[in-house]
Amino acid sequence: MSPRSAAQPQNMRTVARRAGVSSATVSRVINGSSAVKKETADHVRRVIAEMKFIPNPSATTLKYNRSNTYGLIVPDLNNPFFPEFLLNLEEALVKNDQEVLVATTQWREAQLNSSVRRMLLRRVDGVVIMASEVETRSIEPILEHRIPIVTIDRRKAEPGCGDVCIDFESGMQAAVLHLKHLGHRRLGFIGGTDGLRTSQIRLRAFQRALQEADLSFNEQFVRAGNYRVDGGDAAMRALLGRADRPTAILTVNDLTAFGALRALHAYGIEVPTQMSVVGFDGIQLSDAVHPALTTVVVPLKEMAKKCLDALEKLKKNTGRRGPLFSVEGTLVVRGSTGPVSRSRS
Amino acid sequence: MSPRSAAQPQNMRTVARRAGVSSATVSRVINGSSAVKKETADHVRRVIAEMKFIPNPSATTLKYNRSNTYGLIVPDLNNPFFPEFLLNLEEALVKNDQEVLVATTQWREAQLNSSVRRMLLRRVDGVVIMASEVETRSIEPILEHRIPIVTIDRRKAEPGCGDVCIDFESGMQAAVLHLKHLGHRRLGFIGGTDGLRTSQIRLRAFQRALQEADLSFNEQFVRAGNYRVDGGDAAMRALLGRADRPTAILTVNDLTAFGALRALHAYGIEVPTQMSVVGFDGIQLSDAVHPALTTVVVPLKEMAKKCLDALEKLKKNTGRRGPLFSVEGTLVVRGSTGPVSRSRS
DNA sequence: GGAGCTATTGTATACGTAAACACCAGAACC
DNA sequence: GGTTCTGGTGTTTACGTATACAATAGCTCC
Repeated sequence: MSPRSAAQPQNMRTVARRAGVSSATVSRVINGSSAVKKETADHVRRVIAEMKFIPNPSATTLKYNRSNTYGLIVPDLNNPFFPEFLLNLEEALVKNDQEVLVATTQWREAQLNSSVRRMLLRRVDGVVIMASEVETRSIEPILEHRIPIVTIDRRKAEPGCGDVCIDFESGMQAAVLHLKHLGHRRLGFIGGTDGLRTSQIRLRAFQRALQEADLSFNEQFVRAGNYRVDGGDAAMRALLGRADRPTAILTVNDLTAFGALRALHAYGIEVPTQMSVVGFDGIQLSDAVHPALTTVVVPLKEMAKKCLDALEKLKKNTGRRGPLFSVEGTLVVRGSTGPVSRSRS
Repeated sequence: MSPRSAAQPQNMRTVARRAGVSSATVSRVINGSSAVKKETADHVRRVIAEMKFIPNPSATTLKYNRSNTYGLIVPDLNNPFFPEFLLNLEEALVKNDQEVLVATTQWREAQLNSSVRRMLLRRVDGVVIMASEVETRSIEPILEHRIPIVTIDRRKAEPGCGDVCIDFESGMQAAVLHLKHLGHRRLGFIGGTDGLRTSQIRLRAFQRALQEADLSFNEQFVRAGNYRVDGGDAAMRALLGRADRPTAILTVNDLTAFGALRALHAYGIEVPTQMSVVGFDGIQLSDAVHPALTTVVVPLKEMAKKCLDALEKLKKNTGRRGPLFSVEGTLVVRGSTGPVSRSRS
């Protein structure tokens, strides 16, 4: 039934024997070394195909402590932003016969630590960490093993650890200017989980964007969310409970904006005629809700590439302070933003 | 700076030497063998912690051809259903220090083949395949290597390959009965990509549910989608272009329902007063749209567990025809379904 | 008290690879 | 024609683990 009936050992030596060459030559062919004569290489490749030989990378991992695998630690696979990033990372890696090892933290530190351990066990060649709050203490074990790390939005580099950050400032600025042109003057903001560094950064970006647009910041128009739908929903309800309201709401990410939209629907407030809403991330589903979300689209492919570039640089000269990259989002205007309503302004 | 300054070799032998035992004992402790005296085990564990020793699974993979890694092949990480399943699979695996290796096919056969190869390279202990169309030819290489496979919704088992299917029949039936009780008699259906086996299965389930509910099937009320938002949107528009319309639409999955909702919004048709919509899958975002989607929630945790159970069984006795499991969804009624409108019925 | 048993520990080994190094034939050069 | 170089290939080796097997001490049982 099965072509290989009696589980013959399959390794480079058996291939070499069949091809009449040495195992080193087989290895060279497989790794695309240019030192092999073309005819020899072709012949070896033919034998490999004939035998359906599949090399065993764990031997390499064992001997040379490199796995051709990169780790990705994300907080939450339920937020489509992360699987979409994973997809882009996978695409970039698979091209070079590399793999990605995903671990989720569920926003819990215990799970972050367990994820870090998983990365060490599997001897990954580098790690991309998107976990919200990354304290140096948590990633220390990785650094000790001299494995390159890239964090996202930590905006801090240390020896062995680079960072790729999303330029919230420019994104927020584009969104704020867009709203200003539509006549909005009273802008609100629904942030991330209170106390998190990333939430702080994004709120600051909002404040700064207001400043640059010559609009005033009103602390009463700001509420914390939790990066998820229910957080955006609750925050929006809190904002709607007040007598004076903003005419437009910016949010920390698309899911939060979804929550805000849901709360507005529940309150019978029309979007965008009575309230404009802007998201951030540009997840694929952002144009599946009604009204379609105006949002700042983060270029995931570019981000994935920069992460890998950063890891590459770190591998070249570990020990030195890691590289800092930044990616810029693009405001995509859709149905959730519109001219400010006459009635209130 | 780094605790381990001059990269001492770290392996079970060095641990054993420090602990005054043999490497076999260290191995036994790490693998939780009960054959070790408790005091010895405790002592070894202390030394392991002291040395921050991390075992190297690639040695095991190399020697025993088992990687403690399971593969997951999905068509599309942009559909939240798949990352949500991945999350559940990961949770179930990580408990036992096992990993999951994800590969996406993007609905393309070339990518399925490349994914299969990746699984073989990494010597996975089993594979869960959710790719829509799985022809035996594509997975043959895995079968030849005697690696257990579970497919999803293939509803076919062969030696070495089991299947876990979602019981569309019961889910559709619950949805149809729900709509019937609301007074609907004219039910439409937006299916998956035309020609795919899974699409066929789901359409049949719909037809059968109609039959059992004593409702008539109207082929004009059926359109194909593509499992994505745009497909649902286009299909809904096609249905709305007709003079006589159904009063309720069932869909092949939640994304398709999202698309249908979007088309309905665009046509100014109110949901659920003028048209009811039912999804399938129960992705987390199904209650983030407006109106919140009535949908059949698939129990992902149970599904993940059954997949692993099936793989386990296959490992025990490969060669025999694989096990067939089934999971049942639960209808969750939300805002997208309501009583049929008087005007049309 | 010896045979048999159990609990606990130790010894030795093979898995497949990439790279360091060795080797050789032929070309190039004076 | 000897020397040097280079393109192409072969030989050898170590990586860290789980397990089969061996070994020992202490115990039970008649």
